[in-house]
Amino acid sequence: MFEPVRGQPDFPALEASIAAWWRERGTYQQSLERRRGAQRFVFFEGPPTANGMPHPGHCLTRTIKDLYPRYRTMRGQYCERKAGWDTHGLPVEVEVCKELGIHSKAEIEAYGVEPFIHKCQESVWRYMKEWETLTERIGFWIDLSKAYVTYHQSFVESVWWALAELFDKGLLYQGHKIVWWWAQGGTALSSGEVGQGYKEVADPSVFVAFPLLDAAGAPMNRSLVAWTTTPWTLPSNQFAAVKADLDYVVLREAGISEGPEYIVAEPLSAGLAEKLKKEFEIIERFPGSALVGRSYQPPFDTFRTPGRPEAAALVAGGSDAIAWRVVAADFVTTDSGTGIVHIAPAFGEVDYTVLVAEQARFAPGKGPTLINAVAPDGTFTDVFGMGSGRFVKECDRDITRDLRARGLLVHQEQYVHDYPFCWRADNDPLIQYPRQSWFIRTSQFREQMLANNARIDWLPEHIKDGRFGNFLESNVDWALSRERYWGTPLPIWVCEETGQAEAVRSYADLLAKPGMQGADVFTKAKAANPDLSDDLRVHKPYIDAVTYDSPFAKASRMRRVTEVIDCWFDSGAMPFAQWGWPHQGHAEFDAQFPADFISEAIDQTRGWFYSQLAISTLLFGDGGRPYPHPFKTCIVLGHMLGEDGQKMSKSKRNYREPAEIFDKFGADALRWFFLAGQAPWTSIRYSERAIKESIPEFLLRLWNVYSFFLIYARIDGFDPGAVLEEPGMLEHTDLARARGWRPVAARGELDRWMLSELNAVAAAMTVKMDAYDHFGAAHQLSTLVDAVSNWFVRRSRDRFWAAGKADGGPETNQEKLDAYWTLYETLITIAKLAAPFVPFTTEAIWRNLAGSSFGGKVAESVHLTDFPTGDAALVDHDLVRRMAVVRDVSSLGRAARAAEKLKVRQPLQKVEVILAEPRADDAAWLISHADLVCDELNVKQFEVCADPDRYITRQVLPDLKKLGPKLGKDLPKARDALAKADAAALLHALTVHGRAEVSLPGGGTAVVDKDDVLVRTTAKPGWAAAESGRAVVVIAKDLTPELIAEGLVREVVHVIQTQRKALDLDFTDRIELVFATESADLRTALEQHRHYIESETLAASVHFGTPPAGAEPHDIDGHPLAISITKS
RNA sequence: GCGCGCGUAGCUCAGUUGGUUAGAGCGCUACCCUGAUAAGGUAGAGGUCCCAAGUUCGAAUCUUGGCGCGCGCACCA
Repeated sequence: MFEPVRGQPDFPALEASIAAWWRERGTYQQSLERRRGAQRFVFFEGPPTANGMPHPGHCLTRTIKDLYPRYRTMRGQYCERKAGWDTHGLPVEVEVCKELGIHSKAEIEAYGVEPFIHKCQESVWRYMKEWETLTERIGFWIDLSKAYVTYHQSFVESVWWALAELFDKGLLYQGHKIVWWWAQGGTALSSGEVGQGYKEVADPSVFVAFPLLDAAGAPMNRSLVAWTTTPWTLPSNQFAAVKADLDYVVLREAGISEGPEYIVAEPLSAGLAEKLKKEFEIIERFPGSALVGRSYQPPFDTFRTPGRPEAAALVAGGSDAIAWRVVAADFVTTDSGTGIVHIAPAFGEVDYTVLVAEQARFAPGKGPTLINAVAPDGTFTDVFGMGSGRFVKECDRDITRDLRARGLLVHQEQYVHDYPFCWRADNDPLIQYPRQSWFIRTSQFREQMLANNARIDWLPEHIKDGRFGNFLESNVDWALSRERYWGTPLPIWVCEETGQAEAVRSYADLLAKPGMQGADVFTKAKAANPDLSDDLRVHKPYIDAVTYDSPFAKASRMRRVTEVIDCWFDSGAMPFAQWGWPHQGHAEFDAQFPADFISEAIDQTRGWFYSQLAISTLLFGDGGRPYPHPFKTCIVLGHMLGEDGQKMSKSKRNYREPAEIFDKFGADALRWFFLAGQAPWTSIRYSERAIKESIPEFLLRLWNVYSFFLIYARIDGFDPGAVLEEPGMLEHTDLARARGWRPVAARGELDRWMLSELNAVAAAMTVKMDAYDHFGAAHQLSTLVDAVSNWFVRRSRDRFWAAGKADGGPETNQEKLDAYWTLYETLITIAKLAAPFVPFTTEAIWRNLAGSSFGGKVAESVHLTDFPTGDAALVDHDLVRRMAVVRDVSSLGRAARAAEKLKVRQPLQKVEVILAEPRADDAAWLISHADLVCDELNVKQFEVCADPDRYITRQVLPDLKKLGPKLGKDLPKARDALAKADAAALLHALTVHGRAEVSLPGGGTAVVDKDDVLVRTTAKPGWAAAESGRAVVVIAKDLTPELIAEGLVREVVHVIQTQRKALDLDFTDRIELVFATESADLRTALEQHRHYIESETLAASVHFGTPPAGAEPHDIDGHPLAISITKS
């Protein structure tokens, strides 16, 4: 027997008990066990950072990540779900620094790298509990106990293997490049990290005069005007660049013959004049090429000795000034500035290329060397005394002031632009800085990455060629190394003497190196502190202590480089590193690569999506592994925004903690909100109201049907377990074995209709879910539940309330039993269909409907059943269509009434329907359902109209979709012709001949087939009618005295029922009624229908007279009535 | 600046390869039900489909150009 349930379920409490039960029963493990050996569905968990709090956005990701594996498992696939945690990197270090109250690298070193690393490792798990709680609470089934962790030795060693592969192939190299440099943190950042830190800021924008030098090396009155937004780079100026084929002009303030002369690009001269609010005259004009080679005086003599420029020999013969000379460069544009570009090779990528090109012109060793007045910590060195020891950006003001004092500042203003800051310390501006750094040659694999990408199924599709494709197109080499502490150490050991390097693939390889020393540093530390994690042996500082004999030079040692790597490489390596492959885990890797499905939010395009694709393409691209890898399908989720449509942020408090949502509304409500609310890639606005509303919209509606079923099943003794010995999976064929079960064909029409809808929806949902369209599938499901609740249950009430039992005993009412079986099968099937979406609620329903009745004979969890794919044999398409017509007719009838202000309580004589597409059998079918329609619409009589022309006009319309291609430009004419034609004659011709000829206005004819036209039926004015595409419904609005009387009575009954409720009467309580009215009509009506009133209101007696004082006066359609109600 | 996405009812969003009367949920109004009941149901009102031009017999849908919002990119010296 089923357990009773509350009508008002407490979903959060229900979910908590289900979650506990899953844990206790190991239901997830069971679901895997059931599919062992089946075709795999491979899922990769993109590792969340274990060092931050989860927010509602993570709930979305985790819901999607749960949905498809659950679905595929129910569909028969084996889907292991291995959790993972991202544990390395800057976020962790920054957090630890905050805790220690320190910021700079020097402070970390002073604190000690060893204790710092320990702190990092401890800090990683700070929010672990929150994450695990969230994961379980939202119903994300994933194996947390076997989670991969990026700092674990096995993971690190896999990454080492990957890096060694790249190194051996020459794809991992050290380069001297201009990188985005986080000075306070002392490390370079990858383009991905830089991209996350752009902020709009106002920087000083200065126009600076670079006086040209005369032959003697003395500054002239004529200056180049250069523009920069980074004044602090001026002390390191090395060249000035112009565009050779661009026109330059010499400007002088009008009317001041001795005034200073400024050289700027001609197209920008007017702009400069405007800024300076001065009138200039052009005193000379020449192409940029005329300036090339000229020497100038740099703004600061940081690196220069004043006087005649120092020159050196060129490769091509002759000589040239080494620096502070005008060069030609193509990248000079007239978009902004002056057309003269200040070149400081230390602080700009293009600037650096100028230096490299210049160096090539000079004899080896004679050319310009890089000049740089800034130390790695972002402060000026002593060579620039004015700013020595101060952070460069803080010196902008002093530099500008100094330039002005020396008459070199032409103009100054504020310039608003986006500038990168450190993504983890967002008050630290990044600077471009020359640095030795390790790079992966990803740009060499651009084509392969694009080819791989082309085979991936992206959802939404535009990611492929849009955002992600573009990102790949503009690929630059991956700046891999970080001069930091908490990360995977770069496994490269360098010969002290020769500088030659080699990569190490595993810790064991390292220990086996000849002359290995230093491994004992960790052993000793461990002995002193037994709690020390063994995984730290492959981390700084311990790993740095390990050295070995150089194979490159005798008596020389190999020492590890100091860097760790970008933590994005860790996560990108997870497809193999999660198994420790290739050092171990071969079977797992072979079976679990590539992934069928991954999903993360859009911000991972440049993050995890890219790091995975890049690493996989570089490592496995040539290995004959067919693209795509390492993932085949990727759902890119939109970002979740706060309540105000802005980015979620803790400081704005525009969202709630997930735990709060779960406690208030429950996980299923949130899941349904995510899955059914919008396409997953639209950016979704956090809305407490919307989450709340997702409960009545789906969960509560389903629950109400379920609860309705339970109430009556218990009353009538319907218990499948008592009549079915082998329940199997409670599929249709299983239920067929039950005693008292009748084949669907033998059941009533409503039952056949319900099962048709059920199976049609199951089939449609399967198609959609296979195509990763859960949004569409959820819509189907929602419509189905609506059909059960609002049509099947409503129209079946009579059967459930009819006399007799449903227990298979002698009192059994077979039609009632049919209704139970139909509703039971429907609910059981819906539980399965909805299980991947709302796993908790469906589990509760399953455990009662299946578990309570069958005990251990049936799967104990809905998640251990097969997903219903729909039985086509049970779908009666004609019936589905016709039932839709009945529902439509009912709606139209109500609409017609509403238009005439004839409330449903007022009975009417007749309703007539005209079908737009007259199919003889549909009409007959409809007529046979007259009772149903009469009941729904409260009318006495229902007919399919015999004389439609009385009420409606028919119009023959072209089916544009079909005729358009046929007729082309003649279409409008044909449409006019059809509109003017005699519809009846036309229809006749079409019916008889299957085609008709219409003459077009302006000559010519067109032949239309029966299938080329549609018939629109329109109600004639003057009738109480409503129309849809399917039918016109006309109601008789004339009221007879009898009908009016009935209407009055129903009105009175309604008033009494409302009173009963107001009096808080139980629905079994009987009452005494006393009426008093001065209206003879009303009194007559009431007396006439006394019996009806008694039965409807459970009145033991009805009297007319003087009701006791306090009886409420009512107005019944204009008739006064006082009613007294007393409990018998 | 370049790129991607979005712009549809008061709100949140659907809208399939261009096709006739552009939909849903919520909210609102009216009504119904009162044996699922602090629920449930039905109907109605509400739309310059951001603007403009173009392609087409026909555009919410395709093209181009604007405007607005979000995001991404980065030689902005």
